[in-house]
Amino acid sequence: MDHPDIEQKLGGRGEEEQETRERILSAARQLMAQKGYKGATTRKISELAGVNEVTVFRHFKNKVGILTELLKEIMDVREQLEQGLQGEFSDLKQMLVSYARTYYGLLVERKEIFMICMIEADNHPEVVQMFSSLPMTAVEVLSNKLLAFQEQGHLPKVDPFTAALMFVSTFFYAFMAKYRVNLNLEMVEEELFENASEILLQGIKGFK
Amino acid sequence: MDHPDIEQKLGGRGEEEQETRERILSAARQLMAQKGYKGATTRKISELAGVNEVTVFRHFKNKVGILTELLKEIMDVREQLEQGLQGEFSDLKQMLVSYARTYYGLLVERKEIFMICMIEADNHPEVVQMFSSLPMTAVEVLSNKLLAFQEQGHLPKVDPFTAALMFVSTFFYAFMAKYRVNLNLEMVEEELFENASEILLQGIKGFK
DNA sequence: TGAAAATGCAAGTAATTGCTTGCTTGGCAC
DNA sequence: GTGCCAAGCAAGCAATTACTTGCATTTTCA
Repeated sequence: MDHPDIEQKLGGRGEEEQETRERILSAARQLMAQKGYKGATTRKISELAGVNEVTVFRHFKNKVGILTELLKEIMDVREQLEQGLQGEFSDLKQMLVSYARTYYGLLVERKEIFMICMIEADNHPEVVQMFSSLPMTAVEVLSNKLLAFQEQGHLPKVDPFTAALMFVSTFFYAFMAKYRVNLNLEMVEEELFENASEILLQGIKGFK
Repeated sequence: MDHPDIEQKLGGRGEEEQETRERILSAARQLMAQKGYKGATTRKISELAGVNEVTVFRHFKNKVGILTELLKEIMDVREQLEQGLQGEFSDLKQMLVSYARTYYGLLVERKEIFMICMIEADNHPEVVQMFSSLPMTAVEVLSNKLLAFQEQGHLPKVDPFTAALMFVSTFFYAFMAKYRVNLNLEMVEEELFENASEILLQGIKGFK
């Protein structure tokens, strides 16, 4: 009765007709990201979803049920990041730019969920468990890659962790500024990827 | 009647006897940073402060009154950052390390308020107004300094904004990881300041 | 067409929350 | 002592919130 997994249905109406369950999730995602878990009341969620409040509880056992469902959407982040590093790159810089794109893309693509995690970081056990390992994932993945480069002798003896941390946090910060504080960076993202990659490689002193 | 600015009184008891008003603010600061504005109920605040709930409303007009009071604590950030750059530095690296220390120190010192701002970023007009300009302040201040160095010919033509962004966000990320997600970085802060400064200057390729 | 499933609607419930009121108590200053 | 002021205590209030129940209505689909 809860959510009977029938997915082939929207053939009838074309676009507008979105599954009720999806509409609820979508509304909750948006509201929780903006107002936090508590601020996203079940009433507001149902209104935004355009359904009756009871319908929400017909689809989800309770409010945390919605949250846990949403959190599943970032379970595969590590996998995605590692996959993005699979291909061959012409040089180190291209790899960095590509990694930046992948990482920033992931953040933007699932901005609401990341926001919810930030906001509710230590309120809900569900979030804690899911989120606690996440911030360092992107750093670790890149750090490991850099370490591999080092061991192949392609890179001098820097601390790869610090380097990865600097790189990753740059885009996280840019992401937060843009999507949480609504600040525009006066810079196209792609340009930032390039610049940051170059600086990480050459340093600000090493430019011609 | 509200808060009559009598400050000379704690001479009687010595340490333990903290002003009621301060205890309330302190409790609110802690709770709002952890649970958010909504999660920090006036009941919980009063309990943590060890006072009766009515006392809270005797000291503050209402709940937002507490919030606005707390927010005043980060009004002087730009000033503090600029002040930290006043002195003379033996070289660029020392300046960067010093800036990192100042910035990270500010974050830690007022961690609760920064957390509150992060969490409530677009819920309360008070926070919006106070916080909207803040994330880029630390970047701007450093960016300007780097630009000055460039104009004196002491630095090649890199984009100083990107450089400043990378540097600042590194410590912001480290701060968030440690104090919001309770992750330890496996690294002493001072070491991070050093490493990050060197990488920013030399890049990861430029090491001996 | 007809049964089953999904949704709407009305109403309600127990708990929480921000905030108020009226009154008492206790300490300090004069 | 007397008066004042801060704080405690008990009680309550109106609004909100998560969630339920019962029933009517619509939609789906075989």
